[in-house]
Amino acid sequence: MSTDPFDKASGQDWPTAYNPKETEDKIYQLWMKSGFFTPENLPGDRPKKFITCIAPPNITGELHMGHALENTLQDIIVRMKRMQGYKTLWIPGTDHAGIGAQNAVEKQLAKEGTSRHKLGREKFMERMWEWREKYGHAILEQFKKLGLSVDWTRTKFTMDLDYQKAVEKVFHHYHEKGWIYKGERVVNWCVRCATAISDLEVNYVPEKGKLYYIKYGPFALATTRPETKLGDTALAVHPDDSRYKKYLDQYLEIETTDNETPADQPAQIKKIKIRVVADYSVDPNFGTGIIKVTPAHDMTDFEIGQRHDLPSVQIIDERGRMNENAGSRYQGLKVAEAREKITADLSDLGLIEKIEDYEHNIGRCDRCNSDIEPLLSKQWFLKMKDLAKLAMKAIEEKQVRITPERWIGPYKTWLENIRDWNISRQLWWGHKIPLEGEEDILDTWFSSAIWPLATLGWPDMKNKDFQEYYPTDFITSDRGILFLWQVRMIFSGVELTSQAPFKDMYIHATVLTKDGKRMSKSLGTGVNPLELIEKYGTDALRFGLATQATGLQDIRFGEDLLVMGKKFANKLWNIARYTQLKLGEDYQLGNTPKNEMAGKIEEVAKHITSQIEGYNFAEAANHLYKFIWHELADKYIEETKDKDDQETKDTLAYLLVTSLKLLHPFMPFVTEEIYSRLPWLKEKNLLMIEKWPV
RNA sequence: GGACGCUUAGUUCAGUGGUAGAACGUUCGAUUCACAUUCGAAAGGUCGCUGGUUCGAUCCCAGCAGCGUCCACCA
Repeated sequence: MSTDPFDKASGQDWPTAYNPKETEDKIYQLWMKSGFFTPENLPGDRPKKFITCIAPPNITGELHMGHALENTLQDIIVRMKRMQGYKTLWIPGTDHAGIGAQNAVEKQLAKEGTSRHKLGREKFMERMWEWREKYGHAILEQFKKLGLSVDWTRTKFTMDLDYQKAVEKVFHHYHEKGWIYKGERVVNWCVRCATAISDLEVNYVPEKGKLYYIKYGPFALATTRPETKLGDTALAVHPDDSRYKKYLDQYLEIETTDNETPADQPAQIKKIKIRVVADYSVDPNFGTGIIKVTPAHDMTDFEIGQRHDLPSVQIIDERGRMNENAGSRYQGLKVAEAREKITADLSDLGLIEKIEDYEHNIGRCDRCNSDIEPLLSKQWFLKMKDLAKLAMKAIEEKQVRITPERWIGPYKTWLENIRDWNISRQLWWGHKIPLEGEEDILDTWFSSAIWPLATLGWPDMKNKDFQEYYPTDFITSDRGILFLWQVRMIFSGVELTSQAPFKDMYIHATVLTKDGKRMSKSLGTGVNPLELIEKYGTDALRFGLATQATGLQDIRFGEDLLVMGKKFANKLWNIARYTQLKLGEDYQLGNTPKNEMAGKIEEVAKHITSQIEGYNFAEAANHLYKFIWHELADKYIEETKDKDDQETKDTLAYLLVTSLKLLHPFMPFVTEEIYSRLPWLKEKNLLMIEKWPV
């Protein structure tokens, strides 16, 4: 039916517009079927290897722009390396995401009018595994939409049986070294999640509160949390503060509210004795320069307590309510209620000097946004001193190279100020602490920390994969998890295998909204990459992101980029279509041309290669765009339209094929599709394994 | 409080020690010839502010301002 000469020349239907929807899934299936994502299946002798480490997405996750950017960049490098003749391996997988996944299922249960406690542990765990079956692989399916060339035969989950064994091995390793201990410390306690969380999982948000000046014997002191006064075991001042020198190490008698007066009766005075200690952590310029010390409910106060051997009195329980130590008058009240009640009592007793408006930072749970209650709690800790040294050395000796280099500073600063890692969580979903009689779960990052090892068969160091593919060459991620994940992978790798788990670590840009705000589903500022793929095609998304990925500047995401990408894919399609017509049905590929245009594209190829190797994705993408559109299409094709000689044809063919190869890492689908349509290429492979033109 | 990054056309961003570029948008023109997801052309910027170095600064240095991010968390 078609009389289109293009169809005739190419031997197949070749519409005037590129249609990603008809191409992408089909091409991905072709790649899967080829087996070339698995390094052992790659043709030829490949002495050089290139292994990349993925950031496994959470099973709670949905593809977001960060994933799209991160994995696109990684895929660009992997695809180029594969074409350069490297034996390439990139393992996909998912993370069980302890607290995040548990919260997701708990939310679901709440909708059903039940809870994990009502279900019981066993039933709840069944629900967790159901969740993981249903949603766990959904995000990996979405990675296929992105065109990622990952080895699906090696897909890993952080709670696979072998992975669990690896985690246990790590725990025992540290335990035997004496680096793991159980200690009572003030930890960040999420009242809603009912678990301790790490410092890194606390977000501090500014909030308008009050600063209460409370009379304490001979002086007044300022606090934002009058209710914690029930747990005070000392007062503290700066050692050099002359105002309070005469009170140092004295026990002062002060008047306060009697916490045993029944709640329905007016407040009454009680006299207590309290010690004044000198501590350098006190800022003499805050408030009146004297502070109350509540070792059980404040990190700093806990440390002061340790230094001065102060008792700790816990007055708030794990549900965020005042406990028996708070006295019968306040017991059972929520923290906020207790604050109100005690303020009223103090006021009635004339013990409040003044109340000021005060803006300060309140800790919130990163996962559920509830207030954090610092609580004294028994937790497992991992000593960080030696591990931090290893991580420091790895960077200083360039076992791991960080790009851009400006991240070296924050990396070191973090290690210099590191505290022991609280590795226990009061959750049900995750890796159990592998000791007799222990009920707690390990922090999800404890298992993430060994991802590059465990995915390659560690702790079996004789394992073929481990032998051949460890350590990996390259990892890229967002700066947001530099400390949560990257640093921990580095010291884990060095400690457990004597080798850093990757050689190059690239911190990529963060995708922001057009207004420069963080993209977040909960804020409603997120953009769904799948919808963009639906609208513009994967290649357009990938190319659009790549053209903005400078590594220095965050990306303010607008769809303009994708419009450009989509047009470019179509332009390429039509350049190929034109070339096909020009060459005609009977074209036989001649010699590789040696002329100006051939020279030019060879220069382009060199430039692109070095730019990708230096992680200048934007420069590489833009340069390619400019050459293909404005040199090849606008100039060369226009100028040779009336020519019909063999050299012109050979040059066109050469330019097209070389362009397809160079563009393949950025736009894998359209390039592969076009490549498959060129009948004059004999003995061709899939483009994804053709030889890189440098 | 500490650190880092950014500030260039209407918008999103490149870029260079010798008075600036792209994409998208806008305006005008073209159309049986690969592509209207096109082609040609145009308009549009005292390169955040103030000083300094320099023959010369958008680019180097200092200070300031605004925006953003990370770390700390001061009660």
